[in-house]
Amino acid sequence: MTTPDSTPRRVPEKPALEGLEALWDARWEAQGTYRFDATAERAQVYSIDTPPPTVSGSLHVGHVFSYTHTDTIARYRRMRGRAVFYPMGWDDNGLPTERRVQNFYGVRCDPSLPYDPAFEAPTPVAERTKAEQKQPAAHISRRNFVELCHGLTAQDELAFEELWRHLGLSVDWSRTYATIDERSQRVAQRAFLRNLARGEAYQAEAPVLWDIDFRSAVAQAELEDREQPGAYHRIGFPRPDGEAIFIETTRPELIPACVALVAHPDDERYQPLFDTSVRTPLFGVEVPVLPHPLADPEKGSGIAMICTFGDVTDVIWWRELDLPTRGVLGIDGRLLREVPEWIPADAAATYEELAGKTAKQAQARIVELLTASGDLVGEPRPITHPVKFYEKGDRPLEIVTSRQWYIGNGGRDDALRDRLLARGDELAWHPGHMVVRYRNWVGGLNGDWLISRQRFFGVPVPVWFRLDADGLPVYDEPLVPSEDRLPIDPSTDVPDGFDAAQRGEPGGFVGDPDIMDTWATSSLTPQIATQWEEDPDLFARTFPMDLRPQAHEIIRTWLFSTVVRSHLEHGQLPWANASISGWVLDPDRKKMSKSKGNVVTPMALLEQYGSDAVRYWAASGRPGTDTAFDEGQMKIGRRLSMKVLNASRFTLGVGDDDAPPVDPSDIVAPLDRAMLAGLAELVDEATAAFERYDYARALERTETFFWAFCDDHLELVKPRAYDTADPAGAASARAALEVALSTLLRLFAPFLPFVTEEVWSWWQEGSIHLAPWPGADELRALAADADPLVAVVASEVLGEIRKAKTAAKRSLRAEVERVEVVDTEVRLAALAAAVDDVRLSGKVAELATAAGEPAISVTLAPAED
RNA sequence: GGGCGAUUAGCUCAGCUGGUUAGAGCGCUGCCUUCACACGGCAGAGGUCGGCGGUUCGAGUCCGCCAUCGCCCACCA
Repeated sequence: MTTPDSTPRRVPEKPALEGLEALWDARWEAQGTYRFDATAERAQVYSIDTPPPTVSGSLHVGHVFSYTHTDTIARYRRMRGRAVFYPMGWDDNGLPTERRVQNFYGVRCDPSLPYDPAFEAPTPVAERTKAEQKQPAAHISRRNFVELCHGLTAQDELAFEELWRHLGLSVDWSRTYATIDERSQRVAQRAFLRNLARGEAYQAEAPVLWDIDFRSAVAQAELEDREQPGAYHRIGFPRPDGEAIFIETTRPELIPACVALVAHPDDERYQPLFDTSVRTPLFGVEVPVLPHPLADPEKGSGIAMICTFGDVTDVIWWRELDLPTRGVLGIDGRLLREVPEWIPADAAATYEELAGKTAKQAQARIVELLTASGDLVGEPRPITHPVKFYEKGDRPLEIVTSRQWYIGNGGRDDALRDRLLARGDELAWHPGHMVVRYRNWVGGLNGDWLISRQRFFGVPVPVWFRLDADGLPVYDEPLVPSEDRLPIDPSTDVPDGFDAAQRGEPGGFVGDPDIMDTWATSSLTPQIATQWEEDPDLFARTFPMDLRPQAHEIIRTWLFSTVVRSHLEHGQLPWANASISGWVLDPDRKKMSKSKGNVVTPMALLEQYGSDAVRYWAASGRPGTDTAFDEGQMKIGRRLSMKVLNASRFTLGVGDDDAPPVDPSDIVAPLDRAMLAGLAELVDEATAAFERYDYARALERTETFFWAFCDDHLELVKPRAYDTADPAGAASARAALEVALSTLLRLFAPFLPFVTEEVWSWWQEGSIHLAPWPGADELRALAADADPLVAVVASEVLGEIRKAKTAAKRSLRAEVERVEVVDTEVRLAALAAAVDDVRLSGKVAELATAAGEPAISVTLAPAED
């Protein structure tokens, strides 16, 4: 807090914000300011599970917003003396990258093609001629495709790092990872193999939600409902006696997949029919009529057709009523080309009318057929209803039966569900109400976590299957590699005890063709970042981590899946705290998104307003609260940054160059001590706010104090600080100003890292970001029990004097003849302690006081012409 | 259908465990070219704190109901 005599002051004549980002980023990098001290004890470490941003696009203001929140917390903890472990990851694994590479290079992955070692990255589509752009996409092998993915993400990651550095994230850039890099693949495969060994991971042949465009299974967490137009078709199912039962369906094309009709057990209309049978129209397949409580008497005609599978309710009925599987939709979303065996021979021709058609085409055709046969009653009745989509998909999901990998997540195991719910309660959420989203999600799970995907760019499922004498895979006993072989790719690597020539041969083996879902890897970011099983020393010092910062919409995916993996592998939470950021909204309160075409590029904002100013806007958004994108707040942030520069220049420049250096022991004036007493209260408040992860409040309180400090305290002490006739008073003023400046800069440092570092460098050694967080006790010692009321009353009286001058349209330098303050004894006593400062600052000739009903009168001196 | 959050000046938001005339910034109006700051300073106008009840000596602050907005979840016949 003291000024070392050896440090010369270097206060610039005309300080500026321009260029601070590049200057300080380079020095922080050169000096290793944010390097993690890997020798620190666990209790001293603060480790952060940074969200790895998806690299398949560009960063937007929402990223700037939430990453700034985390950075303020990292900087606060660092100043509190913690060794902050703050790595950066890149999420380059998975479908988004595949899509970006497909579009960027105009290529398609064809896993049946052999690897071409001579293949070179094609000219990006955007740089091609019009004629070239019309060429069809080139088909390339899986390995060539994966290489293109790696190359493009590497470029993107450089651009991301540049933005983060410009924004001033105090990340340790020597510790980065990518979710597709070798280390991440090892962690993902190792964790999977351990899940498998413990029976937590398993395969099952079961109905899955299937995206027909991506040709891949989709997990519950990746679903979203979209309102879609549809129509109820009223269709008769004939009973043996010839009378028809009418159902209403939106999916008439699934009639060939019908396995039963279902009604509510209490529904008197249908009770007599239970356990009788009906025949499907057109196809004449006999199906039973069954009771089930899930059937809603209010919906449609109150009796439903169960198909395998039209929707997830069908899956429940199918499972609980033990119905046969009669799937007709293929993985391409078209009706199977072969006539299914359960269709009677005399209906085969009817089925062939539909074979090979998409669901939509088949629906149109079957409606014609039903109309012709008279089974369709009346016109289809249009409705709008929610339909499940893959969140990244364009067409409704279908349900097909296939073999997939799952990890138990409590969706089918109440005991595990309860333990995971307890983990959610164990975690400290900021803000606290976010735990509700976790409880909602875990409580509502209806199946295990489907982790396999039929895609290319991802971590392969690390198993092979033996082929029997007929060349069919033996799924029950997967062949697994030893952990020291990881990572492996079963499509090129060979299981122990086999040789490459046996691949695909009867008695040989075959690799599992699937990759794991992105979340199956990113659910392990704590283990990846802390180098689980790879660097036991680092792991012991950093895991479980202290903080998971993230946005609220991925609580159900990223946060939950990370808790699942850590619970299963380590039997504990992966982190102690979760801080949840809100979204950046348009001024019209909609979530900002690229598709709406309203995204401003972050770099342009940083350059226009300065990084500190943009950070100020971001840090003003309270934890968990959606915040409007507001350039006005950035202007205010810029003004604040400028004020910090100028007020600091004044504070450090008071007095002539020959004036003796000041020392905190010089602080004797009551007003100076009162100011420091108020500052101590601010430090307490800001510290308490940061301890509860409320960075926004810490900023707001500091900012309020700082403006009052500039407007009132600086003005009140300015004359005394320059007063050569009062060396003790001047020294007190200057010493107190310096203490206050040092304190305020450190309180601002987490928010405005560039301008505070710049000012700090004018007269202090080392980085402000490694300086200790201010302590209220030291300030109280310097304040020596001073009453903060002194500063309050002095500011109020000065304010009244200013008001009188403004009202008279006079300059603030105008002379005042007389001021009379009537107030309580207590407040007058406080004023008396600073009366000379008030008189000098207000240019008041005579200041009189009297006890009584509070009032202040100001008499200006006559204006000189 | 269930849940969470929000609703305070024209705009963006504070107001922490209930306590004197409800705050800030932007915008608006006026003034001041003050020796840190014109990327400035000082001041002013502007609000029945979404509505209705309730608890309390006292409610923007606690409770209930309602309304509007946003989000999350839900089995979509």
